[in-house]
Amino acid sequence: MKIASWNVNSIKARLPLLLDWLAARAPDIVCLQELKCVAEAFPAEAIAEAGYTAAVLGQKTYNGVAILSRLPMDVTERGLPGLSGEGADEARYIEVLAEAGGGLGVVRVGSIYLPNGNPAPGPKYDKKRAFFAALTAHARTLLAREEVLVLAGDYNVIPHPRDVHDPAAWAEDALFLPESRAAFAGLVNLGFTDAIRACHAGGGLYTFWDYQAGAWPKNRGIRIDHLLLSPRAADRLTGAGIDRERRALEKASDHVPVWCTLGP
DNA sequence: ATGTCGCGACCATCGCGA
Repeated sequence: MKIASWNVNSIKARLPLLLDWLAARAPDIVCLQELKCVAEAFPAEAIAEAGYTAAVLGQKTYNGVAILSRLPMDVTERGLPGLSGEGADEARYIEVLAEAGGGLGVVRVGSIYLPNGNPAPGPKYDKKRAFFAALTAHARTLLAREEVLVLAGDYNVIPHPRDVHDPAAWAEDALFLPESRAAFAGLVNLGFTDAIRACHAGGGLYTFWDYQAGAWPKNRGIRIDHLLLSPRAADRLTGAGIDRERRALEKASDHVPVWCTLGP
């Protein structure tokens, strides 16, 4: 089965490209981020016609996450458990249990839109820090269940210098600060596998290119969209990739889809 | 050197977030 994640930067603006991509790449489960719309306005009918049911946590103008599935699923969380204070009401986490069948059984999937955190330091970075703390605690709880688990989304963290075109240019950015990278590493080190890294070595693997300053034509990208696999999911990992060609299309999102495949 | 997009709002340019 194929599990993907895509920050679409407005579901309404991206619907034609989303439907085109679903038909072309046929993922079984898709984590979406930055819907920028309320649940009532989510284009559930068009997505149903493509063969997917949708679990949606919406928000007006900002944020918004969803999980699309061709398999039966139940929502297990709307919002990140344990998150309180500033930003706790933002739509940044939704989680489901999906029935994969075959040799895979039940799969738990979380769709994550982690706060950007800029400018750092400041209240926005504090929000990123708090989200990481709650996510790490929740992930620890989930790992104890020993399920096939995939936590996928826009983590807004560049894990390593090889994941950015120009590390020096990003040195002061909240996405690449040592504290941000340490928080991401701390989460991964609970026992997760970074699916893209497990399948591909080397640098130049990017998932985001800014709309500004010709970032795409100059290939000034960063890798911030990640699929984190529990040990039982990692045991089944058969492939992973980045649908980079989607960045070249008219009306493209600034992020491209990332995906992994799990065998039976 | 510069270069963007999407949303929503005092409705048509601007502030915000990214």
